[in-house]
Amino acid sequence: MKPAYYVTTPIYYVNDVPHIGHAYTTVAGDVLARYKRLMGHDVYFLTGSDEHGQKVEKAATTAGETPLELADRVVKRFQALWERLGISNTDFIRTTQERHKKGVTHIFKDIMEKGDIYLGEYEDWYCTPCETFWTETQLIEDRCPDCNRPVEKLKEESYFFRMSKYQEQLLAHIEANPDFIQPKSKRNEIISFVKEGLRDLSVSRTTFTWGIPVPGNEKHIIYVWFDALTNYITALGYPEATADYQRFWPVNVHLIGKDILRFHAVYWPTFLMAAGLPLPEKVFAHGWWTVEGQKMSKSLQNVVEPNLLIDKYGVDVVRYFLLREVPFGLDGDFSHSALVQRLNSDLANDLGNLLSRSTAMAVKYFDGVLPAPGKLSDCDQALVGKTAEMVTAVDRFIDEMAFSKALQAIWDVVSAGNKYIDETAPWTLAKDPEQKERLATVMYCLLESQRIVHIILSAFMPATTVKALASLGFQKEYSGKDLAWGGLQAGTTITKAEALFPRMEG
RNA sequence: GGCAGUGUAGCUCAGUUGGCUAGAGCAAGCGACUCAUAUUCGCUAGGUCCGGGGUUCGAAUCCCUGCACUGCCA
Repeated sequence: MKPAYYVTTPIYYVNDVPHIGHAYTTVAGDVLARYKRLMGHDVYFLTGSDEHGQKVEKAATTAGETPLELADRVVKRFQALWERLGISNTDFIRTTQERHKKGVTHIFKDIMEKGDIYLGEYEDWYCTPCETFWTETQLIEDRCPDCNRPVEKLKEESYFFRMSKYQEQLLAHIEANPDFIQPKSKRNEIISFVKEGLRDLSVSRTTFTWGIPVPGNEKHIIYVWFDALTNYITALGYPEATADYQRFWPVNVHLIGKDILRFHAVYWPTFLMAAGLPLPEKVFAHGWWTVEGQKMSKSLQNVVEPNLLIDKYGVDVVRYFLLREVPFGLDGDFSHSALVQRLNSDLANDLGNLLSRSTAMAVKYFDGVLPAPGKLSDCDQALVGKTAEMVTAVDRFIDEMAFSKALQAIWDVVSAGNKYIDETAPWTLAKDPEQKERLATVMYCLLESQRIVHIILSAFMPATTVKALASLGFQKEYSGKDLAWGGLQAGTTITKAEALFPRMEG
């Protein structure tokens, strides 16, 4: 039986406009999903939308529509973007779907019955204009820290989750599982946060109605994060013990942005503990993108619209840039000049040109019919070896979520290919009929190495792989087994590749 | 204010348990080739490894201190 692999992105809030940050997480998830599928895993790749809450309710009212109408309208923007980005998700969950509401209601009720959700009172300082609650300590000179206006003490009935009860259990789990929260810097932050003490968490609101009601007390709406986080199991069919649920839970990795780490590394695991369910294997918080050196913000109007990037540069260029430019987990800067630099240098000059010069020679020297290799020389063996090492290295880097390093490892082979041509100088061999067999061997090694490169690159740049393999005459369905040397058959038709990535003016 | 972390070539960064002349990619300069998307290949960086002090035969790597920046919490 195939091993199972479950990867998720957060569900995106329908009140947001899709930007580069959403695309980043989702592309990363897609690379994992495609890579694991390639390696023979049975993959469940989940993304979706978070559609409840006060902001959506309000935005809908302003727009003169129902919240669901708004969600229906906006969710299409996300789905259309994922389609364009080549995202291969197996499911798309919306928190307004019945399957989700059913599961949330169930787990809430279950925890309540076990005694870890109780009715209490929420007492805090409320700033009416900002519609925000503040704790005593957050106030600045007894005024709202945001607008500096006076606040009033407000008491509200609320359900609480007994999060404090799980402090030690959570801490023990984090310490026993060094990879549970990544990267390490974020893990440290969570450890110190938990050590400072967990308070019980308010998990219901009465100030709005757009959400899932608390079972048995409908004037309370379940807190949006409790609602949203549960998507990771409701998508699999929870509370039913469906085949998917049994196969895929616990999840291999939740990919998230660093801004929502606490919800995933503290709230969610303790909810699961209370419900008696297994914890995620890994929560990985990636960094933020700045844009041309500045923080992305609506007021600066510098929000990068992924659709425009795709229009301008192409899907695979965008996917490549996002994962290559910055180590996953660190912040990075998006700029057009950096993207064009990557495009010209890595994609056009190195990768694209290598295929183009290689296939051109195969056509020129062998009429496009791949010759069988003869005996391999040391330098051929070196290329074979490098290619094989790369496959091993990529596997390791992918498991570490080190996408950038995985791509660098692949580029080591691309670079080795370019050097190999220089060392073997096929144009010289071609002038001497006696060297025909040597030339055949060189051409074979050169093209075979690239076949493997492009198959492994299918996780990152699926559209490019299709083109590259077509010109290499490798048209069959492929899998991880095809990452082994020797897949290209003599006699295969090689056609000169079009420029995979035309250069652009910077 | 508390805790954690960062500061290495023009830029982005690697530098394991302290040890040969401190590395990579990109950018820049020079040279070579011509199969290729004017692409590729080779050579060239003499950088106070943030400042100061200390430990050591020896520190970018350990300790102390100062400065700058970042994150989490308050």
